[in-house]
Amino acid sequence: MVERTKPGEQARTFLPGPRQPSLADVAGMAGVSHMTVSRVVNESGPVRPETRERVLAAVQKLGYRPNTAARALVTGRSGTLGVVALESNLYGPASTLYGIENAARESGYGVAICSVTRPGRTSIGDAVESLRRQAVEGIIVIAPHVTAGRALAAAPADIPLVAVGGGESAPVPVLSVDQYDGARRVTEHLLALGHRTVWHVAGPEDWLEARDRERGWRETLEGHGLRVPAVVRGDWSPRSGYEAGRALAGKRGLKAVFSANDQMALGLLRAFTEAGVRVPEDVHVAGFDDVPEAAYFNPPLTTVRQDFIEVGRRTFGLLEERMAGGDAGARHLVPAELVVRESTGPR
Amino acid sequence: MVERTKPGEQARTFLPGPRQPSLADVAGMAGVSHMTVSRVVNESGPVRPETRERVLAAVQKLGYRPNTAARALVTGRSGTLGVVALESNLYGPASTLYGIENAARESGYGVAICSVTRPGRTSIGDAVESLRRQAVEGIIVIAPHVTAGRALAAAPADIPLVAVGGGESAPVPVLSVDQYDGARRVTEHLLALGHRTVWHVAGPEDWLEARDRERGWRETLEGHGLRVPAVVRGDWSPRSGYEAGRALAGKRGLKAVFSANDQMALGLLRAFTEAGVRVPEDVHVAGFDDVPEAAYFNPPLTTVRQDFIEVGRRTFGLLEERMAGGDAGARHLVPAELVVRESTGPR
DNA sequence: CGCATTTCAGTTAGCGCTAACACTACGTCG
DNA sequence: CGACGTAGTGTTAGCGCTAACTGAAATGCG
Repeated sequence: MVERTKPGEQARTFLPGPRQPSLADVAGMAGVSHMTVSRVVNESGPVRPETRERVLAAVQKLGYRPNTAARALVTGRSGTLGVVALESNLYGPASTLYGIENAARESGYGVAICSVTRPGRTSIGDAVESLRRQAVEGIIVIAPHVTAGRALAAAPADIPLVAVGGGESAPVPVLSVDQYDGARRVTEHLLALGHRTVWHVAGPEDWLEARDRERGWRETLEGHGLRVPAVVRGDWSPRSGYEAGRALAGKRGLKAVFSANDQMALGLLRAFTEAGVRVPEDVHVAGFDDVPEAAYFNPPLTTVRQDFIEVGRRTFGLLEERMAGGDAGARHLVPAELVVRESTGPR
Repeated sequence: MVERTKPGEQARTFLPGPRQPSLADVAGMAGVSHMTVSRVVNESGPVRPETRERVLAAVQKLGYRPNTAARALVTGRSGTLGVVALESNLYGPASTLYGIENAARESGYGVAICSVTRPGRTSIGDAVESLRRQAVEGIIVIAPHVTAGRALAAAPADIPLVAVGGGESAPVPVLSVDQYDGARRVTEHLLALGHRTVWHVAGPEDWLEARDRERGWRETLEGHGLRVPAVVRGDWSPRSGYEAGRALAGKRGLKAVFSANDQMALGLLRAFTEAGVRVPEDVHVAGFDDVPEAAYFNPPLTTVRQDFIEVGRRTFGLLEERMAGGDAGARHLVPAELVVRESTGPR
C-alpha cells in the first residue's frame, strides 16, 4: 500500500551536502580565530561586543551547529542521560518517563531510552550496557520489579545510576511513590465505611509495587485486629481483574475489594456486573493509579493518585546530585493521594 | 522523606576513576598497535586468530568500551536516531514509540527522544533542533496532528526525516494506520446491524486521525444514501466522551454511535448508564484503538485494532531507506482490524 | 624461480572541538 | 614610570578513533 510520490506532493530528497560548517568555517567568514567563535558560542571568556556580533552573524548565515561528538570527545561529557524503561503501556512507567524527560531537557540534557521487554537481571544489564555505549552520563532505571532490584545490585559502580519505583535493597538511590501508605489509606477508607474486612486483588508477586500495596493492605487490617482474607493474584491486566472478579463474586460476606491497580479494578467491575453484583450497592471497590479513565468507569472508581511528573522531576534531581558526586541518600518517597469516587460511594 | 544511608544498605559512591581505557591502553596490554585493536573490535580487516585472542583478552580485562564520541567524530555517524514524541499517555503514540525503539535497537541504533507538550509548529521545530544537537542521524516525528503536518512542511532538508500517523501533505514520507478504512469498517458493521444511521463522537478537529475517522464514517453513510447526523466533538478524553454521551442520550432515534477512540467511548458508556440508556440493548456503541481495557468495558467494546508494533517497525524501515538515500515514497498505510464485542452485540 | 597478490600489521593524519597557555594593548596603582 | 592585572584574541596540543597508506612476510602460479 504505497502511493508513490506525485508531483506537487513529492517527498523531498535528502541532500547530505558537502559538509556541516565547522568552527573554522565560521571563523573564516567572521575574520577571527576559531577559538573566538568557540568563546562566543559557549559564552566562555570575554569577547568584544562587535566581534561577537560578527561571529553570530556568520553562525546564522552558515547555519553552524556545534558538533556534539567533537565536544564530547574533548570534554568527556555527552550531555545525554539514559533511561531504562519497561516496555509497557502501564500508566505509571510511561508517565514517569515523560516526567524524567521533561526535567532532563529543562536542564539541558538529552535523553536516550532503552526499553526492556522482560525485566530480568540480564536484560536490564544489557540495557544499561547499551546505554553506556551511547556514552550517557548517567542512567535512570524505571524498575518496579523484584528482578530489576537484583539486577541493580550488580550495577556498575563507575557510572551514576538511580532507580525509580523499586529496587528496595539495591545499592543505588531509589525514589518511589509511597505505595505502602497509599494502600493503607485506601484500606482505612474502606474500613471507615463500616466493613468487617477488605479483600485484595494483588499485582504480580515479582513487582515491588504489588508487594508494597499488599503489605499496606495487610498490615492495616492486622492493625485493626481484623481477619485477613486470602489475596487473589492478578497480573495488572484487566483480564486478570476480570478473572479475580469471577472468583470473588460468589464469596459470602464480600463487601469491599481493593484492587492493586485500576486496570484490574476495571475487569473486576465487569465481572461483578456480569455476576449481578452491584457496585457500590452490594460491594465497594477501590483501585490504585488514578488512570485518566478511572473517573469514567462504571461506576467511577475510588483510587490512589500518584504524581508522576513530580516523580520524574525528583528522580532526575537525584541523578543530578549523583552525577555531581553527591550521596543522594538511599530511599526517597513521594506521597500518594486518595481519590474517592462512586465505587465506594453511599449506598 | 529521606532515609539516609545506613550501614549495610548504603548507596554506593560513584567513582569516576582515572580514565576509561582507550584503544591505546588495550594495544599496550596486548602488545600490538592501536590499529590492530580497532580492527578486532570492529571486525574490519584481517587479524591473525592468536592476535585476535590476545586483543580480546586485553579488552575483557580492561573493560574496554569504544568511545562513541571519538568514533562519531571521525566517521560522521552517531548511531542514534531521534524520535519526536507527543507527551501523552494516549495509547497509540506510546505504543508506536516502543515499536520504533525496538526496531531501531535491533538494527544497532540508539534512540533519543524529545517529547513535545503541545504539538505546534515551533515546538516540533524546537524538538527537531534539539535532537539534531544530539547528532542524531535521522528523525521520526510521531505527529498525528494538523499543526505538526505544517511544522513538517518547514522541516530541514538536510537530515532524513519521516513521520508517522499524520502529516498528510507534508513533504516527507509518512506512515499511518488506515484510519479511513477502519472507520469505514466500523460504520459498515453498525449499518449491517440494521440501523438507519450512525452517530459519531469525533476527536479534536486538529488531529488528522480524527479527521480521517470522521471522513470514513461520513462517506460510508453517504455511500449508503443515509442521513449524516451532526457530529459531536470531543478531545479524546473520557470526560469529553461523557459529555458527548449526555448530549446524545436524549436524542430520538439514537441507535448506533461510533466514537473516534476508546477512551471517549468509555465516557459515553458511563453517560448512557447514568441516563438509563442500555448498551447494547438500546444503543450500539463502537470505539477505535482497541486499548487493552476495551475488552473489559461495561459492556466490552467493539472497536478497531491498530498494530503499533508493525507501525513502529515499518516506520523505522522508512527512515532507514531514507538514510540510505532512497526515496521511501510518500504515503504508506497499515491496515486496521475490526474487533467485534458485546457493545454491538445481539439484543 | 620471479613476480604479483594477499595477509597481517604498523604509521600517519586528521575529524571538530576545548583547555591551556601565549601574546598584545591598555589601564591602574604604588 | 615600571610592575601588574585584565580584556580581548590567537596558537598549540590533544581528546580517541578510523581512513588511508605503507611495509613486510607469506602465498600463489606460470
